[in-house]
Amino acid sequence: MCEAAACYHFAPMVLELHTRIREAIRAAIQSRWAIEPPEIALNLTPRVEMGELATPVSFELAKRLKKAPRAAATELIETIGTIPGVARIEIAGAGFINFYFDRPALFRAVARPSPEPKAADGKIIVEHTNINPNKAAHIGHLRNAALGDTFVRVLKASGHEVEIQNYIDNTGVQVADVIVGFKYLEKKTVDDVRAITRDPAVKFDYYCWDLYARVGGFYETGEDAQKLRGQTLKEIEEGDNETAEMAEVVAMTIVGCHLDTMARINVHYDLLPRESDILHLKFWDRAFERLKESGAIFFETEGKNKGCWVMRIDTEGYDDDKIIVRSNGTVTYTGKDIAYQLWKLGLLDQDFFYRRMEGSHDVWVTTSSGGEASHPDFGHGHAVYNVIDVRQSYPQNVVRQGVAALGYTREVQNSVHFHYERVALTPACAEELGITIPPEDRGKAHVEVSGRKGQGVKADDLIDRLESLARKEVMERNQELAPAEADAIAGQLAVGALRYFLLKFTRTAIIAFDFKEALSFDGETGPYLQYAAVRGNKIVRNI
RNA sequence: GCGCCCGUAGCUCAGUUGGAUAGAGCACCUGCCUUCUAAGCAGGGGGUCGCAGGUUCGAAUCCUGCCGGGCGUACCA
Repeated sequence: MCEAAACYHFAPMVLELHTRIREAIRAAIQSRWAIEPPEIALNLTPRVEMGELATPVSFELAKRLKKAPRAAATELIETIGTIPGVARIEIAGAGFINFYFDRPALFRAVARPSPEPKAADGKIIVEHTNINPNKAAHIGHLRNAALGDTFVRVLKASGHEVEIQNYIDNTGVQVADVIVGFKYLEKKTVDDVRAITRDPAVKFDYYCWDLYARVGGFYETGEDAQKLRGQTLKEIEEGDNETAEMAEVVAMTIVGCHLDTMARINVHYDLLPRESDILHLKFWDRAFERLKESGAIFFETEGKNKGCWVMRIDTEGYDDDKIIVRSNGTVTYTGKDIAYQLWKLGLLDQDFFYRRMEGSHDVWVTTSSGGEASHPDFGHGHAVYNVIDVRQSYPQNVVRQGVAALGYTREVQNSVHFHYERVALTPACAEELGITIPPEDRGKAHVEVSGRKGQGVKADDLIDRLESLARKEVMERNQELAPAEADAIAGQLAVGALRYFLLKFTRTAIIAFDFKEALSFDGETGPYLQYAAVRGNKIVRNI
């Protein structure tokens, strides 16, 4: 139990000790045998009674020196002598060398912790969340935000300058779909839509969630419906018309909902770059020109992609050309993302205008004109991390290839697709939500749900459930607690439970979401860690 | 077809980049609230690391070939 506290307080000293031990081994090898030392691996021992750290370096030495591993280890220990901070060094097993820390010395060192290391390698931009602003956030988006935000915290804790961006794809097909719903299914004007956004009885992102699902059905009614989609998208991209105005209202209202949702789990952003501004400020036009000049993209005159600007893909496993500009002249997300990526890396000699987000959110938003004269210095990151679902690996590679084609090979190496797998549902969980599962899927570990059909777990619903569960538990265990205090604790527990649940799996594993497991406060969970941290701190304080 | 990911205890997952007896949580069994500590602790049973070869002092980990599952290969992102 003390380990949580111990790690926190002793980490700098222990790291220093690692380095000292490595150096001592290296120096000993050089002085004794006059050979270039191999990589010195330091591992934890199987049991702490065997010392804190161990190295298998004698096996490598045995090979090079044609000696028995134990003999090499004996000679090495002899040569090392003593290391400050290490009480004793012993040989173990077939030739492992075990190091026993001088624990009293470590305790004394805690009294004067070493200063925070500061890395000075430029700003790191982390882009995460990036939810299509056309419906409520769902459980998968929470995984993205939890991963991204935790990554940011790790970077900051290790001394990096970080800028958090949440990209707003407000001119994409998905927004167009909801606008089609408002305009053609519900026959609503911009003012009608505005009225809905102001109606306190309506949760606007939930409203659009359902509407979006209905539009999916509408498209299946025929080609005319499909045409409305293309036309709507075009109107949104062009701007200066009622459709674009409606898209602006819808998208920005939903962005507000998303920010509210993410604030509930303590996730915040520095800047919301908007796709519409990339278009209106002609970032795309500039990138387009340069892509054409460099020959990275070309105009297709025949075949199925006739009339499109396409990129020839050099990623293995992908044979077809990738369409960057559609035959009707609209730009794909991938195209706009190339321009955005160039801007993030400081490779575009253009900049946005910036204003503060309206309402209660402390965040900056890009804009196409005006803005505030004084604003933080955004963009031109030394490295860029894009936290995006693994299914978007292909378009992400296209973006990288586009940037590389303009000659920015170093920058491409500093552009990372921080990919992760999606969140699916267990069949039991899906049935619990009233989603009908095809019989052949019943036995599967997880089932995919379709946002297009309005299926899935909404983020706010999940957080609500967690909070009420936590409140119940807190009140049961601490009956003397004031209601306000109980609520505060319940909130922290709910957030801890959720964030830990979303992080405890490897990034590349699909999470099979299940209410029972996510809502559990027992065992390996966030609440357990919170409890451990509180108790650990108490111990340190008592010492 | 091609590319990527996954396969470890009944279930859900770790496994520190090739190291010592493969570990946690859940579930099951035993014991513990006069304690800094019970959202917890101590202990127990439970394994063909998908299969087969190979590399070497040593392989869950690296290589090759299979088997099973998923994803991608859109004028969606």
